[in-house]
Order: sequence, then structure tokens, then C-alpha cells
Amino acid sequence: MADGEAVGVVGGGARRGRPGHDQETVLRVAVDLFNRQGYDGTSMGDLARELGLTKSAIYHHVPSKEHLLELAVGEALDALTTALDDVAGRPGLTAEERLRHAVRSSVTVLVEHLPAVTLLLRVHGNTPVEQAALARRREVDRRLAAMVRDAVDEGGVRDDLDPLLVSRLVFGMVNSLTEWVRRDRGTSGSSGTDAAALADAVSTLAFDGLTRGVRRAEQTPTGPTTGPTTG
Amino acid sequence: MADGEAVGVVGGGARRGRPGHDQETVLRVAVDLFNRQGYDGTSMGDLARELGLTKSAIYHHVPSKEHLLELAVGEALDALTTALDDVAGRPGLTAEERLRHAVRSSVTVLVEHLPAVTLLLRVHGNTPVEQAALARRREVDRRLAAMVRDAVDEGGVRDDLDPLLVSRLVFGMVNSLTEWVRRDRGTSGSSGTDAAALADAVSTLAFDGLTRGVRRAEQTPTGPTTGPTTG
DNA sequence: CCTACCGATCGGTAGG
DNA sequence: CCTACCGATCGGTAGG
Repeated sequence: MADGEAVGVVGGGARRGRPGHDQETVLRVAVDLFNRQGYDGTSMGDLARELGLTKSAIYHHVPSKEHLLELAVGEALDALTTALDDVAGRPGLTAEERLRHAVRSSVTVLVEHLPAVTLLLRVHGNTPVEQAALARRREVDRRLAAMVRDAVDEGGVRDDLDPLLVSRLVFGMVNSLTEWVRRDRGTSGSSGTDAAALADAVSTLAFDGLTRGVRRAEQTPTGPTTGPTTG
Repeated sequence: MADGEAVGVVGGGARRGRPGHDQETVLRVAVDLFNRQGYDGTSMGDLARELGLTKSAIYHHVPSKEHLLELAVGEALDALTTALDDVAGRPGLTAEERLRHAVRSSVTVLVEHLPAVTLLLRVHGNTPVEQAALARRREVDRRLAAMVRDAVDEGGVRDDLDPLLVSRLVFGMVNSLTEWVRRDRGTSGSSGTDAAALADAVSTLAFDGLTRGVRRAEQTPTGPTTGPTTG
């Protein structure tokens, strides 16, 4: 990936005569570039060079640059929305437990869809496509804020700080993972372990803080180690 | 600021015959645009329109678009570095107290230099100027991580989580403030109150977590309400 | 000669 | 999937 080298295309082993670019490959390489250089800072020429083909050839696979953005942010928003639906659909959980699940699910989704979520979090709203993405993202934020409010009302979460502020800070911390988490080299589809450990750490820090000493036993939610998103 | 309206230039009251654009005004308007649309997503034509003058006239005040970026990220990095120097220069503080000050200082600097810090946090490294900014930013991150390690070694901060991870999460939470904090309308130079309240909230959440009940008296550091940066 | 700009256009490159 | 291009716009500069 270093110098002027075009990326290997088919992940597996045997490579066909033609490079075999499909939309998924173009999308993956494009999103990586968008995240490295910024969406506006990435030209279709950059993408062509990275793919090892001409600019025009890209348009055989995708109709426009912005469609690539749309696909990626759609993936991220679908995953986040589904995760929240899962949490909301659990019967018999307290509001605090649902919030804990939401934090863990957010981390898991972020790690499993890292490039897409990273791109989503950097959208500016410069075009209708970006504005639509921001609208869906605000809806996710609203649902997360509501879960914090519910947990405060229920009594499990501190009420000396504004719930909206708490929601912004906690999920701001979660979202900041995109700044440094790296994708695991894609042996296959197993990214679960790292994500779970990270989710634990984030959850611990968010709920218990970084001050030493006050550790609590009721840290683990009802569903113990099974991931709330994929489960 | 809504439609095609050019921004008011001289903040005060009496306006001179000529618009009186100086470099500072150009910089302020430019950084606001960069943060709204992205640096690469903002053309010098956009900036000219917002300033109410021609593109060419901008180059009477600034040598290039990138110089505007350089000035802004320099302001942010200088402020962050100075704040860390201040904290490091305090004698007789425990490592935990220094860390608390660092968290509060970071919030204060972020609020007081909000546009500059926001821009800094979005730099990609596409040019030598951006790469230099990233290098300075990494140095700041290293110093913050070292403060967390010291606090862990000292015993005041939990040691069941990786100090580097804790540092990233806590200052990721701090940095996420740029996503939603709005500058106060600039009556004069008084932005202290809001920043202090926000610093309190962030510090409380970071050190004590959001779980109800375990509130601690030793929350306030040695220097109680005087801001560590400006003091 | 200075300042604070303007209308027009430069050489290159963007997405398509 | 390429060569050959387009309308437009990019950051920056010309003379006045």
C-alpha cells in the first residue's frame, strides 16, 4: 500500500486475468481513500490510480463519486439503526441496562463497520446526499439521548449532569474510536474479539470513570458476553 | 449569515467607508467556512462571496489558501501546548491532579479556540503543512498519554485499563466537544463561564463515570475554580 | 508612490 | 476497460 503500488484486488488467493474489479472493491478502496484524504480531497483520479485502472473505467462500476459516499454512509446508518432497534426490542431490561447495551452495540458497530462509520462522522452536509445522511444521524443521536434520559429518570444514572450533555460526551467518546482504531487484517469475518474487549473498556470507563477504587459488581448487564448486535 | 448575505466585517459599531478587511477578519471567516464545508470543500470563491469581495482581493491579505489553514492550526497547537506547559510547570501537584488540570485545560482551550481546534482535529495530512500540524498534534497526544500513565503509576487512576487506551478515550471525549459546542456571541472577551461549567461536567464524567451514587468529595483539584490555562 | 481593491484571465485539473 | 475529450471550476495572478 506504500508507494505507487496498486492495491491487490481479489482478497483470496488466485487472481483472474482481468483485475476483476466489482462495485464492492471500488467502494472499499474509495472509502479508505476518502477517510485518508477526506472526501473532497480525493479525486476520481486518485481512486483510479489506487485501483490500477483509468478514471473512466470507474464509471463502469459506479455512477458517480457521490454514490460511493451514499453507499458507505448508508451502510453505517443501517447498522447503527439496526443495533438500536435490537436494544429497544429487548423486553424486561431496565433503562440503565438498555443504555449499557447501546454503548456496547455502538462500539461493536463502529469496529465492524469502521470505514463506513468513520466516513459518516465526517460528513459536512455540502450536498443533498450528505444532508440526508446528517438527518438520519441526528435521529440516531436523538434515540441515544432518549436512552440516557430514561436511565436518569429511572434512577440508575447520575442526575446532576444534563442528560443531553451526558449523551453527547459518552457517545462522543465512542465515536472518537474512529480516530485511532485500525481494522484487523481481514483473515476472514472474525472481528468479534477485539470489538468486545474495546466495548468492555469503553463501557467501564463511561459508567465507572477513571478514578481508582470504586469498582462495582453489577457491571455486567443481563446478557453477559454475547454481543448485543449480532446476537 | 443565511442566504447570499455578506458577513458584517468590523464587529464593533461604527463602520469605516472601506470594508476594512484585515487578515484577521479573512482568517476568522475562512476558518468558519472551512469548518462548515471542510477545507477542501471550500473554494476561495466561496470565501470571497462570504467576505463580500472578489477572490483576487483576498490575496491582498493572505498569500494562499493553505496559509489560512496554517495560521489556524498554529493557533490551536500553540494554545494546547501552552496549556500543557502550564500544567507541567506546577510544582507540588500529584500526577492525578495534573491530569485533572490537563482535562480541564483542554476543554478550556477547545472552547476558547473552538474554530481553530475544530479545524486542527480534521486535518488529514494531505500536504506538508498538514503533516507538520499532525506531527505537533501527535506530540500533544503523547504528553497527555504520559500524564495518564503517571497518574496510573502513582495509584490515583485505575490500572485495569491500558493507560494509552484511557488517554485516547478521555481526550477523545474532550475533542468530541467540537462536534456540537457553539461559540458564544462575542459580546467581548468573556467566554470563561460556559467553558468552566463544561470543563466541570467533562471532568466529573471522566473521573467518576455516569453511574449514580458514588460521588466523591475530593473531586475538586488543588487550584479550585481558577482556570488553569489563563491563570 | 501607497492602500485597497476590480474585471479578466492564467495554467491545470475536477467529475463525468 | 481505454483514449480522447467536455463544461466548469479550481487556486492564484496579470495589468490598472
